[in-house]
Amino acid sequence: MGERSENKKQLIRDKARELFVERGFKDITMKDIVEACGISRGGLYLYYASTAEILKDILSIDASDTDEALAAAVRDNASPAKILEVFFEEQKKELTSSKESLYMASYELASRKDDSERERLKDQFEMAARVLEELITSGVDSGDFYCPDPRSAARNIMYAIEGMKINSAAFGLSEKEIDDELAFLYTGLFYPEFYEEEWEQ
Amino acid sequence: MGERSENKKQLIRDKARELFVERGFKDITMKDIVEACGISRGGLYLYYASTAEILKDILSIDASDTDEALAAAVRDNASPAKILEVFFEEQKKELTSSKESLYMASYELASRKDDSERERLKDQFEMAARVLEELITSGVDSGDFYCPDPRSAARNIMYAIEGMKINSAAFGLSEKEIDDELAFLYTGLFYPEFYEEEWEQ
Amino acid sequence: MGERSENKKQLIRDKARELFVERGFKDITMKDIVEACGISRGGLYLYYASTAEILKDILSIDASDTDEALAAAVRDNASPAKILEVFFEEQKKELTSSKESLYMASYELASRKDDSERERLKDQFEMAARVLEELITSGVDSGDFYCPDPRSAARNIMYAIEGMKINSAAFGLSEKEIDDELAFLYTGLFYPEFYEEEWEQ
Amino acid sequence: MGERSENKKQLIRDKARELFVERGFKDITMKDIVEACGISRGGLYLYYASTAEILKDILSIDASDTDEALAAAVRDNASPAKILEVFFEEQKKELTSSKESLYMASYELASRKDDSERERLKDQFEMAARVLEELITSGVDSGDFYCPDPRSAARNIMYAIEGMKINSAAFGLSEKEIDDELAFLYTGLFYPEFYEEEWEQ
DNA sequence: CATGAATGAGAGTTCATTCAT
DNA sequence: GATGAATGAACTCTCATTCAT
Repeated sequence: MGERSENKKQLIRDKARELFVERGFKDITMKDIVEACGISRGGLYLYYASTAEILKDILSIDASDTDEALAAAVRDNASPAKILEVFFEEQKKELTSSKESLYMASYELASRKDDSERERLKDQFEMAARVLEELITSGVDSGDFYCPDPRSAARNIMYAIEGMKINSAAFGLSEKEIDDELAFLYTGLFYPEFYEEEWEQ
Repeated sequence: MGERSENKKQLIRDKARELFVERGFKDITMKDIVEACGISRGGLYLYYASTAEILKDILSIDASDTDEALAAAVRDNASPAKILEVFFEEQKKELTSSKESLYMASYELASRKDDSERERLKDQFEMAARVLEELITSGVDSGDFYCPDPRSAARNIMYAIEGMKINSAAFGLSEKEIDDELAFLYTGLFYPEFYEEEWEQ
Repeated sequence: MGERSENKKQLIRDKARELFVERGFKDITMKDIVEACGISRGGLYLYYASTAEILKDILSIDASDTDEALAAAVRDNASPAKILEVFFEEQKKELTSSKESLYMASYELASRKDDSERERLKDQFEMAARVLEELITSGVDSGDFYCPDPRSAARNIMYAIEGMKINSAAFGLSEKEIDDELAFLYTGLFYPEFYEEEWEQ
Repeated sequence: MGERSENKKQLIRDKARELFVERGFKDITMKDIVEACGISRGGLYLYYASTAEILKDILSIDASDTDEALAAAVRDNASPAKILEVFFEEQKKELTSSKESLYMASYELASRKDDSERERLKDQFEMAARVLEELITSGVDSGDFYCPDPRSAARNIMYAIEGMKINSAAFGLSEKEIDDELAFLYTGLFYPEFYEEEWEQ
């Protein structure tokens, strides 16, 4: 498959993404995609055999891209606090652009009884939770963070972000709502000096 | 609409619920429901005009039922801590039975661009968040809870539960995972005596 | 399935038969049949799921009908010679009307690798061959026929008729060709008195 | 058309033959053949415009080959009995290898209303029947055979072989079944000395 | 109220055929 | 000669929806 072919696949993914973002996974038909791309009915089948195949391809390419910023921070030997900052920035980017998000589509894909996408989603969640936990642990070790239970904290953060994503996809969240919650999660990891002050009175 | 009619609608809702739980919203057809109910094709249309109408009816009836336990606790003038306990128990029930949940179906319904379901979902979330916030606030006032920011805490709880629900629906969560996170959320609202001890050294 | 339904199925079989006779099995599409019947696209599927199903139904109904004349002759305790006469008359009828025959269509159906129709055709051939053999044997016993090897004679008759049928279906046989061959087969079963005369000179 | 071209056509015929033998004529597509040959989609059209054209080419080349053994026997001035033996041997070869036969495919091709293949098949049958008739006649003249009606005998043999071929292609015949019938046809052409003996008692 | 036959729109999919390279 | 991407026609099959009974 040559460069031309890859360009065509890219076109298909781009147009299909718009449709998936707009209307989720299950409502999109091969015909919709054909029409969005301005190609022929049979032409689409030269590249993808089903809408599921297209969405999976999009998601797996996205997945490779997503972690890039974080990976860069890690490569730079940034401090845990810095890396966490990057992590939250990435999440905010995703959440605020979630009018363009594939979140619902990907969950619809996963909800199909027989689909391997379930596995992928679970793995992705577990991986992210574990990375976050390690990050917090190393932040605790370095004295940057206060956190008596990194595992629970990490998973709480993941669940909350997951919850925001679905809400964002389903009915929208204002930037303020997103900021407030992310700030709450972020600052929760630092020493609660205010307690000290309060108690010391 | 007579009693007989209402019985028939109930039958339709019951059978349709099973289908929605099993396969989400968008994959279910009027034909599926007709077959599940063992009624005639035309017969279904005497009661419901579309699968969306059926699901909305189910969801709105569920909504009336759901808050019953909580409302009872409030009616009994239970303490905020007690009411919160009931709230978390209800959430756990929902989460552990989520193989039978309409969660995905309801989000699929909401993901349709033109649907009023979006509004309903948002309202429901906001309402729950506000109730929870008030509960926490009153708990802080009564000295039961420690919480410097009830609004953020309430929303964090809501997001995290939302995140667990979607994960649970998409790929399943173990009872332990659910318990751990709910405990984390619940105990986070109580006085962190351990801080005191630590600081006082 | 009521009487109305059966009428509709009959209509479908009648129209489909014309098409199968005309163009064989594999060239006929559900669409062709729909158009020939003047019914709606989806309507046909209420009665038959595939062209193969339609053809099989036609063939099995035909099979019930076909043996009727023969069975009647047997019921009447006719002599073997009489029954054989009926048999050949039936064959001639089939062969001369073979512009309306499903012969090719049925072989096309059977030629599909996975089809149970193969079994049916083989069984039908074997059954007919065995009946014919018994008939000849009983004719020999009764002194009507001369035949040193009823089994081979029976099978030879079957093969020859089979060969005429396929030729008839593929490129047509004149009535004379049919008569000549049937006469050859038929008279071959009687005493060759002429030999006697010849040899005795 | 150069040698290279002829090689390519040969390749196409070889691969297409396998497909036709396996699945008959009508089920084979240009795409199937392209894939079996490992050539390009457009490439096939440089040589053949349709599956019918390919099959006709195969059949006509086969036809030239087929009669070679017989022709050789004739060239050698073999006796009618010898030539007939060769003829039956050839038929047996064809019948026993009929898993690799184009018989069904060729009849499917002929069953298409407008096709000249019908003509070819008829001509081929008539030609063979006439040759066989002449052979028998000359055998009678030479005293090798006994046959009061060479024309009918020849056609009977042809029909029976035709019948075996179609049965063989449709549902298979055992080697014994083939041998028995061929022996029946063959020995039927010789003097029935046994009659003599019987009568002379 | 209830039935289920009937319709027809529309999605999926496959291929013969063409054509620029 | 050869390639294979592209097109578009054709076919299969499914359902939402209607309507006569």
